[in-house]
Amino acid sequence: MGGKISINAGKSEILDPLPIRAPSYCMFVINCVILWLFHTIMSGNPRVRFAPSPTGPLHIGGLRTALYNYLFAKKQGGVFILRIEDTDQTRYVEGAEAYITAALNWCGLEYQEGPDKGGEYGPYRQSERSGLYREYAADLVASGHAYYAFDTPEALENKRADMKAKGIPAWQYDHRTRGEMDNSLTLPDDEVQRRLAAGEPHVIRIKVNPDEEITIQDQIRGEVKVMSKELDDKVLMKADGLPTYHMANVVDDRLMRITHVIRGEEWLPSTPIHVLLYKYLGWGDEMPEFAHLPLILRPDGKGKLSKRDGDKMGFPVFPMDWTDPGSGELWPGFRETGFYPEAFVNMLVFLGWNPGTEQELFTLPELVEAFEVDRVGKAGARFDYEKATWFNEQYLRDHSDDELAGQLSEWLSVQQVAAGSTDLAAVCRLMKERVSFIREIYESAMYFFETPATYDDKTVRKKWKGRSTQMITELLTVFEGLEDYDPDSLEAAFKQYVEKGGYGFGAALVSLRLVITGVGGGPPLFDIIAIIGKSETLARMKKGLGSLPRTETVY
RNA sequence: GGCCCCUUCGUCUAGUGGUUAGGACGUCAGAUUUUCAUUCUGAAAACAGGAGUUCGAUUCUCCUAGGGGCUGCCA
Repeated sequence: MGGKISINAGKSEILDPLPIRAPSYCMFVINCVILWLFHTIMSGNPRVRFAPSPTGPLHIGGLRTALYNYLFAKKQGGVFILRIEDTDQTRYVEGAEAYITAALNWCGLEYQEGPDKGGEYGPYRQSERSGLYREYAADLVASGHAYYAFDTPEALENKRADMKAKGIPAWQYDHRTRGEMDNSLTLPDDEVQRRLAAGEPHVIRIKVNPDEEITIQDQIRGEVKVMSKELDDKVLMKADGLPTYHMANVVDDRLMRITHVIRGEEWLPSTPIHVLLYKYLGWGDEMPEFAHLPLILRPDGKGKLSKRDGDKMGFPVFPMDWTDPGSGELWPGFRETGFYPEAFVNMLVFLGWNPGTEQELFTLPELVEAFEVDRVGKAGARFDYEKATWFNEQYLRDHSDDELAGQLSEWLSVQQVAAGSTDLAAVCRLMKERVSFIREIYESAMYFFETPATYDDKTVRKKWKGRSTQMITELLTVFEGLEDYDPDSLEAAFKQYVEKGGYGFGAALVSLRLVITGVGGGPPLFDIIAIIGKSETLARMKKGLGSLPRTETVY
């Protein structure tokens, strides 16, 4: 690397945070101490990055990767970095980056360095770093580890088709085939120079040395060995001058001093290429540690979870709502479905990791404390929406009635439902053990807010019979004369009436519940009546008598 | 096809060379509850298969099967 510093002065600034310029022995010693301190601090302070591509909304798999990176960094007192990998201009989606940062923010995954926060290793958008990659790619060509290739995409496609026709389905651009292709290895030097000077479209490919056994030390999978002769000469720089993932990733991870690469398992097959790149670039000794996370699978286990799956199976796969800027299509998010970010994160962390104890509910700080990469599993985890719901239920019940009332009030105003003078805290107290989401309080108990418009068919059929009409008629008088509308007084009055009239308590109660709420189940009825109040109660009884069929008195 | 990864109840998982293989979600049953729900109690439910190593394998090794990923000038 010494040679590199003099050649690439610009790069050396980034590469050597504390360049040693020792005019005296004293300065030398001081510098050594500083360097030692620096290394000590660095070795105890990992730097990890979450590096999504802004090609659409982040889905839960990506978010879990971010979460694990975050937890790992925080646990070790390290730095969590957001880097935007926007090197594919054709797939760039407007708003995707904003969505990514908003999603991280919603989940409480704060990063210390990123495109909108800056940091000493910026810029953090790859599209703003393109000059960097070109330099390193040129170095690679100069050192013989990469070469220019002029084969057009069409030519490659034809080649593949040809080979397939000849019974070779797995043709790849590699050490066996590069000699018959249109590149700087096969073309005479002057021809290559002429083409480059003429601006002929070309890519730069890595020249994989076929005689190596590459060993990846993976924190989750252990040792993974791959023979380099199986690898293909991956494109490093595309014809548009931008790097591919492989090139950009390795260069940036090095320049940003990334110590641990924690990413999805889909990257495991290309990790040998990355290892080779580190070596070819002269960074073999500074390679980060790798940890490849298991994938999140579809609930039916058929493949990894993709954005269409949620749609088909009726649950969100995105943290927040996303409207596709092209099609206008709306993709539902966990947030809008009613999930608390805490519950969402808690659910997510357990998809592939566990603390080894029986504790299931964790706050983010608790997760930071408990998280260990060693405890991340190897096998893909199927996403289970029922369990996700259960987590939300737990968090919902953890809130006080007043907190819940505030959330309900907010939701009601968004839905433009007038709560009037309804005691929302009381409603929440009665409903919190019966729902998984705030919205369900309204959805399953609209009767707190409005007079029932319809009456549940099944309940009417099964319970609205015998002396129901007569009973409600008589009860109307009883309730009209009642002054105290608290649950106890109501219940006492009701009991007294029921006993006197010889009604069955349970049956009578269901009939009353039906006219008051329109449904057959719910919280204790007299608590409901106490909340909706006298005039509304009487009105509903009258309406019920008018709307429901008259039942015959049967003995 | 090739390469790589993976495999404990339906699902998420704990676990150890000798365990009644533990927990959670879900399911079912019972109790409590004026209904629904909650809560409580209980039940059913797993080491993919085959060899080998070993006194003994769910645990270690190999093979097979199954699943997944990658195989783009996408990431």
